[in-house]
Amino acid sequence: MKYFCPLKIASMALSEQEIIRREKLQHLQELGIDPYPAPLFPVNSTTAAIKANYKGEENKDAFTDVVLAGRIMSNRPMGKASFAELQDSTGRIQIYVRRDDICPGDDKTLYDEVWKKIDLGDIVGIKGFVFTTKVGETSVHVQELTLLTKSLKPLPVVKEVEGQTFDAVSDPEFKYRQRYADLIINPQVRETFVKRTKLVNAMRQFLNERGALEVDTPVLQAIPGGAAARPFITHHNALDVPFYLRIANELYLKRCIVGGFDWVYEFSRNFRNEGMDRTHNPEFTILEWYTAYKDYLWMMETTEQMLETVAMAVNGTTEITIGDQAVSIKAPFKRIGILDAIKENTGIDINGMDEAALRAVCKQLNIAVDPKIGKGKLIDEIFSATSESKFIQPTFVIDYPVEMSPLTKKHRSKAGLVERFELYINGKEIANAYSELNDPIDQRERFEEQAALMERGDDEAMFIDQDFLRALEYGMPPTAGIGIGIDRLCMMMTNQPSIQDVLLFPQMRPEA
RNA sequence: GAUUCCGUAGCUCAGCUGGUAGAGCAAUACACUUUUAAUGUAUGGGCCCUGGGUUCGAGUCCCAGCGGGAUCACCA
Repeated sequence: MKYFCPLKIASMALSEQEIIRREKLQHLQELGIDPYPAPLFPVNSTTAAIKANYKGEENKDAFTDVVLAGRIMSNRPMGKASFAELQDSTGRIQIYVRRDDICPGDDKTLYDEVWKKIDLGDIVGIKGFVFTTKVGETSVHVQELTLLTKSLKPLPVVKEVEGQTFDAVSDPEFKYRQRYADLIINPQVRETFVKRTKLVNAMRQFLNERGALEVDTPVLQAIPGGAAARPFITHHNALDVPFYLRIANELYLKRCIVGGFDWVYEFSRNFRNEGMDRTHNPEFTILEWYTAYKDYLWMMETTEQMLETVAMAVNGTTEITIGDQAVSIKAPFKRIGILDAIKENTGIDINGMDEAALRAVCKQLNIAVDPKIGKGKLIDEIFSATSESKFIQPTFVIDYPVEMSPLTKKHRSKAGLVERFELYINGKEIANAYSELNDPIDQRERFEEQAALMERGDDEAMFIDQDFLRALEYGMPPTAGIGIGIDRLCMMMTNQPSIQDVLLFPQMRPEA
């Protein structure tokens, strides 16, 4: 079996600075200094802890023996002493390295050959005491110095003075391809990903506190169900069958509900073989959860509560800024029927219209539509072209036409509609939820309608999943379900304009 | 996939109607034992994204390709 590997082994000519660093490395080895030592380094503090807790004279005795490790990010040598900045996972602190302190005897090798030749990006361990410099900066006076890792590649040097940034790396390709370097030099990037984890943790805690059970379901699926999208296809050798990477996990979570779990959730990495842009990555994450004996009204309330909780956990406030828009993630959110939303924004009441009438409306509104699509998607087109972007503040758009919701329960009182909502924030869909269809006969018919659409050429119509129907026939309790786009929610909560900025390693075309 | 902008030193960027490739930071060497975009002096560093073309001569003009951004289409 042969595999295609697009990555070239780097054998590029080295730059002057890279050659010099390799020579330094060799020089260290000749002096018997291991540039990549094995033993653990007994770190006992962090730069942030020292900066937060050191109060000068009043408590300096508690800071006489701090051990830190991190990367050298700047250096200001002055002959036999120097000031440098050490960066660890919590931030930076200034360190003061004096020759006669780290080399108390006659042998000045450590200062002259190691410290004086230190490069930006090198990782060192230090032991010393905390003091305040003449100009009032909390610093560590180094008494012992250990080289922990030699860095062979020059790091872009970003300088910051009084909030002004100099020489920030502006090339997005560098940032995304070499995220490791981006993270080292840009503290705000690091902060974004810390916030992403806070967001996920807050959601998990919210669900766990309420008795939900986190589960894992298959990523490799024989039938890619639960959404309308083009899948990635792969092949299982031993079984000699094709598999699809999941486009959604919905149908599996519902099988869990059939099995007797009352509340299940999964942070589902989904894969869709579609275009990439500022809001789309081929793999992305959706939190889905399903709760037995609930409906979409309960789900709206629970979603509001969760998002409010998440906003507080991530930003400490429900009042956030997205681009230049002020957005309030404060429950309760506005609710509006999709047909009312269209009426509000176009003045046209499409309630009860047939396909031909809807096509006429599209023509009137200058919306180009594919002749293959059916009534449900036509309404969807009209809504997204005229109304979607208007919902800046969190808004539940509710009660969708049955044709565009093949997995959703029919509305309890409104004919032709289903019990579904989508949540819009800043004009973008952030969640999609409904009272789940649990009537197996109805579900079979909806699948058959999808199959008919597929016959017409709609390549995003859903496949019929016989096993899922079999599960429903055993009986699924009335259930409310939701999917929340984590990447996009994260973009909003961290005010990042591109999905690439909330993914540590966004997908890129392989390097030549 | 379409349109458009961009690609010059490790990083940020100049480079005019085509005429020997530039600066700041970073690097190297020396000086300097409380500096903070440290300072002073000196030095080195370039397949100007790749390949064609026009021209006596191309970083610059033209064509094609590669990579990235933005907008649009599809979608979440």
